[in-house]
Amino acid sequence: MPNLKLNKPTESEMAILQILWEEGPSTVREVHEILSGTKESGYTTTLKLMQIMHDKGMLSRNDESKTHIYSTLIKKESVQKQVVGNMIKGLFKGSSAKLVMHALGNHRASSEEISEIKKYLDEMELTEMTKKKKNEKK
Amino acid sequence: MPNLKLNKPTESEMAILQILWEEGPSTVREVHEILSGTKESGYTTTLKLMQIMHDKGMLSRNDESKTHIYSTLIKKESVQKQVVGNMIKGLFKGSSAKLVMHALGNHRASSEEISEIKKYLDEMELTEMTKKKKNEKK
DNA sequence: TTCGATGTACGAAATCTTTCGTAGTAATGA
DNA sequence: TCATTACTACGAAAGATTTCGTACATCGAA
Repeated sequence: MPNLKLNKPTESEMAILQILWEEGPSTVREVHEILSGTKESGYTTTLKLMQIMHDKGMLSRNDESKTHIYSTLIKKESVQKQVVGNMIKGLFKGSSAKLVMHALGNHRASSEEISEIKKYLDEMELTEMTKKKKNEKK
Repeated sequence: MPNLKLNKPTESEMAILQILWEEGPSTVREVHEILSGTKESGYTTTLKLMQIMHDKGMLSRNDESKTHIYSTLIKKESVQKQVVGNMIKGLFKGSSAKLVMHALGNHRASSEEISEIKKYLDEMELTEMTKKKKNEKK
């Protein structure tokens, strides 16, 4: 039976989750193949890892055919949110702006992306203003 | 003698580094006190952790007086860079813009911060344009 | 049908991290 | 001086994570 408590994924588990997010439902072999690109390790290691993740309730699997197909049950968004949140809290003193500028400074974005971000910021400012107006009216 | 290879800090090590970045050079007692705010654990645990970090070359210490004073040897910036980089690569498909919008979406920034970011983006666009011009001239 | 390739299951070793107990030492004050 | 307190040092247990070997099942081709 699946373990109830949903612990933070370990590092190896993260690697596997990322592959499944990217590739969609996959077999152990497929995941292992990709993993091998980055990291030396045996097939049964990947297998065991994915079995453990399944036990923990992180992955579901379809075992109708001999070769099982695994899918992630963890939402990418929730992990993103958690990781980004921790980072802002721990490494950037709670300032998302600090993180943002750090990220942009070290990982140059294309000019399309830059204008997309600016548009996004404009929207944020707008909704901020309307909120203020509403409050003033009260 | 200090260990040469500089491995990625573990989670407990990160907690200690963050305290030292925040507080500056500190004694084990001081670090432990702060740590205790968040997390139950004995004094000697913190001591041992910091001794290990010292062995690994992550921390330096002044042991002129009986009570040693530890300082971090790891640059906050380098860890920020590393962590942000991994995150962009692994969780945001290499797009810093994705991370940026995610961060802003979940951790609202003040309007001062927003305009600071916009200024920053303008500058980025400018340097981007001058670069292009130079290339055209060639 | 037999062999080899490809799977799963799973125990247990190896490794890494965290935690703590105990021993010993210097400083402090009664 | 002697007890108490606050330290460091460090081995070793406890816990967590990762790795792998081995056993066994299934499938398909010779």
